[in-house]
Amino acid sequence: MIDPEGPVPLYQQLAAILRERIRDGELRVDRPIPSILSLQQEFGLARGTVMHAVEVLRQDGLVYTVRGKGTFVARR
Amino acid sequence: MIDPEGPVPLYQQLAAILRERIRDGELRVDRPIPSILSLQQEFGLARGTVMHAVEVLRQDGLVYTVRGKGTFVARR
DNA sequence: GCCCATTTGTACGTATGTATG
DNA sequence: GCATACATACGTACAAATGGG
Repeated sequence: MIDPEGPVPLYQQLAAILRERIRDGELRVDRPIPSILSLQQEFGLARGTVMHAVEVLRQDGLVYTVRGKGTFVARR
Repeated sequence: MIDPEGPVPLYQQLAAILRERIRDGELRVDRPIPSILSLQQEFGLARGTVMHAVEVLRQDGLVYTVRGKGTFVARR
């Protein structure tokens, strides 16, 4: 999971975990990834930290976000 | 009323106000408390902040919510 | 059954303040 | 000073349930 003691920033650790889940097909194209709130609860992180991780994935083109609906795995 | 400058979070201040109104019988059992929108307007708060306050009361067992209808004072 | 207003629920975007290293 | 992280707060948008006409 996530190691709060380690040297890697938490938002980067979370981004890496989500990247894996996408690569492994656990999160599928055009299907939503878990919401900010549920990720927040699942990993015990603050909202801003989760947002930060999702922003990273968005900049990587791995996901796209529809406001008011959710964040989805991008086709590529 | 509510003190935006004070150290107490706004949602906690609002929760305290509603708790008083219930305790004082101003809001009665099985009668609805004001809607999110009207509380929002009455206190000049954002929707999320009001929702947060109501969640607190719900967890305290002071109110129960029926989606699409409203939030009501619990019997106890 | 259908539209519409009201109300709650969920979700994202952004901003600010505080604390830590 | 800066990056990271948390908590709070505002604003907006979409979804679901209720009830009236």
